[in-house]
Amino acid sequence: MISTKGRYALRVMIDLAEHKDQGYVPLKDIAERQQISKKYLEIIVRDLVSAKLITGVSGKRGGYKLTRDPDDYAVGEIIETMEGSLSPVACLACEVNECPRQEGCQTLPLWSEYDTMVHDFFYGKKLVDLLK
Amino acid sequence: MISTKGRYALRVMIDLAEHKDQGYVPLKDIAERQQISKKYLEIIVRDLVSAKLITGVSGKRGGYKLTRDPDDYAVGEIIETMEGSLSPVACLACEVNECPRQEGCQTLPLWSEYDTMVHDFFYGKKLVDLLK
DNA sequence: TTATTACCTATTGACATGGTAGGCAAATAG
DNA sequence: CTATTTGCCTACCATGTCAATAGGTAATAA
Repeated sequence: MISTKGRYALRVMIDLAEHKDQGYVPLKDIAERQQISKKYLEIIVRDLVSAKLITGVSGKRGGYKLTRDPDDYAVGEIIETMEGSLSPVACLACEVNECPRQEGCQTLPLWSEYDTMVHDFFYGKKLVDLLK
Repeated sequence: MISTKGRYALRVMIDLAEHKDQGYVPLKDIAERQQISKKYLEIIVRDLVSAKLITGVSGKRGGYKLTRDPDDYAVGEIIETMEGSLSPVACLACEVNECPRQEGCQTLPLWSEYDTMVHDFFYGKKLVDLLK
């Protein structure tokens, strides 16, 4: 299951993409439009900022904006930023599979195939594809 | 992420499929072969039994066995039995989507497409496909 | 009748989820 | 220079899930 963090983050990114002509967009506006608690969104945008997907500026006329063009964001990288990893099983989430059962594991091929499918799906979708 | 319950359940089902000629298979044997705590497996097989995917018989020469042929189980139904739902987001997990934002939700089509893809993947795979 | 096996209830510690609360720091409009 | 706006930071909390463990009772066959 994709948690609220991942889903809200995607909605924030869409909102920023739709208002990218308006300079820095205050979180208050996003929270109101998206009907999400501003306090909770603070946690989410903090992660988006530290992943350099967006930038923030304090003070009057401050807010957030995208660091790239909307067609330059894969949906997968936004979700992975929030959820940690798209992998369906722990043994595929790390770089190296350390599972002692991996040779002869009868379920590993299934998880690998699934992993690839999910990865390709979310990295094939771009932020710009979600704009109306 | 697929939890250990779903993954272990799949391995139990595979184990039962591979030993389906030996009548009822005791959980002790499965636990030893699969290197999983028997106590923990008890929780898992209980769910499999109540979903009627397997049956159990007590006493000497008792154990568990499949209720159908291995080509008659979709991997998806095994996982869904343990995990509850394969749906990526809460609003798609129930029969009726009750989300007030669903009209005009810009992310819903993405989740729907993903949901369908995952569902088709896991229901396309059969238990027999996982046997060596 | 005894060993074997399933089946039942309860408990645990660790962690994740989905938030809330309050205050400090930076920047700018006036 | 000051007031206001806005981001940013730390801490806290209630609830639930995960991954087990523990100890017992009931059924069954040799």
